Amino acid sequence: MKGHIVISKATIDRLPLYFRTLRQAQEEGVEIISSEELGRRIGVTPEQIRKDLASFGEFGKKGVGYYVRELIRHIGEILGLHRNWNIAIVGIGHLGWALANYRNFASLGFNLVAIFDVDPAKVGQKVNGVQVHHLQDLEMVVKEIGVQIGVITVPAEQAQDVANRLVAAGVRGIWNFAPIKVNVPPSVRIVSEDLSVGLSSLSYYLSRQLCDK
Amino acid sequence: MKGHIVISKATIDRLPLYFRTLRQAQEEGVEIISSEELGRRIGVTPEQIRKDLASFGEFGKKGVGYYVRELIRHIGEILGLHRNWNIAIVGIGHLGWALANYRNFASLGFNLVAIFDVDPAKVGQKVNGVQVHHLQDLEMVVKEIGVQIGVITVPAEQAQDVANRLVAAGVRGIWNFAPIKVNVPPSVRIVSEDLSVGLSSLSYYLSRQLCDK
DNA sequence: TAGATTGTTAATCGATTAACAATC
DNA sequence: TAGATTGTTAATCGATTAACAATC
Repeated sequence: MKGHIVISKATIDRLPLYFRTLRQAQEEGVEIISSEELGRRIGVTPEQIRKDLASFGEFGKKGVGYYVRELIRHIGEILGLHRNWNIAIVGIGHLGWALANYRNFASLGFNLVAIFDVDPAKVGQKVNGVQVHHLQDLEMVVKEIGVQIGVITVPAEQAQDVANRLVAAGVRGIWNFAPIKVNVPPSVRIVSEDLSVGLSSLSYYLSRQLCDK
Repeated sequence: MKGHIVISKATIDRLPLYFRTLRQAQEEGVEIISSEELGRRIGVTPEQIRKDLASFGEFGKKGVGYYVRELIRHIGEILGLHRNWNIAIVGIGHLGWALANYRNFASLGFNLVAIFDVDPAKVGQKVNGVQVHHLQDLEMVVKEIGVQIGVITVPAEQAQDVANRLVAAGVRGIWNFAPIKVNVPPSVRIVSEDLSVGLSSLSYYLSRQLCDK
């Protein structure tokens, strides 16, 4: 384990792919997998996979490959998925609703423990078994339940304010879906998903194809 | 315009951010913006922005900055957003529902023209004013309406089959949300969104923070 | 042992940052 | 003109690819 060497962001972003693909292989009954085969399934070179994994330890067996079960456990621990994070969704519109019902999160070890909104029709209801609280109770509930990660699915105009309140209430990470830059203190991690980026880049490449003809 | 120079993927992925931020600035009444100010709003260095933009042409005025209106038009054309792409969503579960109701897409020039599902309770209904067709009519409808981009929001097991059918029906791009690798012929562009990556990487960094203390 | 596959070092490639001349 | 800011070239940094020794 090379503790204080900085791992590249690109490597970290590939780990969840390894994790997911290994679990799919495991379900198929695969017990040992080579970097070659794993790479084929993901669309990444075997060298890349070996290099990524080697920066955390020696998980494979030379001449054999990787034991799927073991590797899943290792990657899970590297990603901290064994910690069972408590997450809360702020803003239960269409996207918040979709995320609240997304089964994959639970299987990754994330517990949805609270939902917040301002709509009186939604407050007091349950979504996927989880209580919807009024936004004004955010600080209280976050502290009481011990929410570590806040998910922002409110409109862009309210995103910064919600982030400020989440941070003040003590969350340590924010997963932002609002299409705007959200600033947080350096002690808080923020990851933003921007759905328009993927679609726009698709548009870019399709336009080029047309021109090239 | 440097037509045949290959632009880095990183640059393409930043253009939508520039586009969005410029439109926000425009709404605030900003008419001229410097790379310094634009960079501050996005969280990117001014040099980066100038370099990205310069690979497509000379859009700025030395000593002055960029005319917001003009730059928006230029970036929009580079990204092909002026083409008004027809998109179709396959699988109207929670996520498909959220995407079908996402207003930002329309504002980027994407027209949702069809939705597909297998659930008899949904087929025949309208979502956000758009007809839900049965999956078995996919080929017919895609050809008839002229869908260029297919959005896959079905479970992982069905994703590859849906992709095959979309490709056979003539779509030129696929935006995939199923958590699995989907293979398409090289003539078709595919962009995959993997929501578990962002959340898992957040988990990684939060775990590290704990250890570092 | 021979064949296979890892882990690691070196070489290459690509992207970002820094510096500055051009010019509005 | 002087100040400001772009566009571009050169330098640095980081990530990927290639090659191969180690070893199961």
